[in-house]
Amino acid sequence: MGVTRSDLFTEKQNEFSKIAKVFGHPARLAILDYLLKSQTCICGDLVEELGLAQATISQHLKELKNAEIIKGNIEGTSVCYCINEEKWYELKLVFNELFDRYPSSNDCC
Amino acid sequence: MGVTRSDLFTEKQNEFSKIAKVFGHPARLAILDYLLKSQTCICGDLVEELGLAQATISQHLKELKNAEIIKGNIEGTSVCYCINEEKWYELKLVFNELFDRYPSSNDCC
DNA sequence: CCTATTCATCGTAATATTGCAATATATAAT
DNA sequence: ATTATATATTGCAATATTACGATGAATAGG
Repeated sequence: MGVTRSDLFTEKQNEFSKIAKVFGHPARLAILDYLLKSQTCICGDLVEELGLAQATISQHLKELKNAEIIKGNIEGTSVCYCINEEKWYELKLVFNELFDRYPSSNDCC
Repeated sequence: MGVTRSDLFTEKQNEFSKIAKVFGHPARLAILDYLLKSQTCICGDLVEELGLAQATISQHLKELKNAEIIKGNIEGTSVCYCINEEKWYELKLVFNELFDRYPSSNDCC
């Protein structure tokens, strides 16, 4: 009980849901917003910017990195994060693929 | 502890994450896949189709309905679900709006 | 070597999500 | 009215997520 039954669904459904879940937290969106906006790629400024504890930010960054949505680069004692452009374009395609499968117009709703 | 700090984020970030979260479960994607594919709008066939318990399907349908991604129509003893076309197009726009904010090319990653 | 800085990780508490059996509700058919 | 069918809701148990303090690891600068 309580465990997502991944075995019941397609690879695609499982993969897509995993990505969508990463976008499913406002802190991670805030991080992406910041990275999209900032010229330079920002590291720990996110901590003051967002108002969450450093450990929490680090955790969210990790999830974004696991999903390959962002990349991190060590620069001395700090880490420089930025959006993974290739993945970003890929995600755009993947989401469009979903939303372009328009619902068949029907008469019952 | 453990509560998402919605107060720290923008309305937009909170709203978007809420929608993304709905797409963040494979069962809900499977339901959408089925509704997108089926000519008629399907009701409880989802239960046999997906292999989850009826109560579980019902719960996922509720979340999709709360997010206004699908609509339900009572037809006798059964309920006919289908995708909310207007919302669907709106979601397409909202997601594109995000992905069209291309990352500024940078030199550190 | 010592210290400060930056970030990651660990441990843990609070809360949310998932899944299901059991039960409730509502309509249809007899 | 009674029964059958379809869906929703309730009440849990299992698991996942979120947040944070404390601690660890790595580097820069003295």
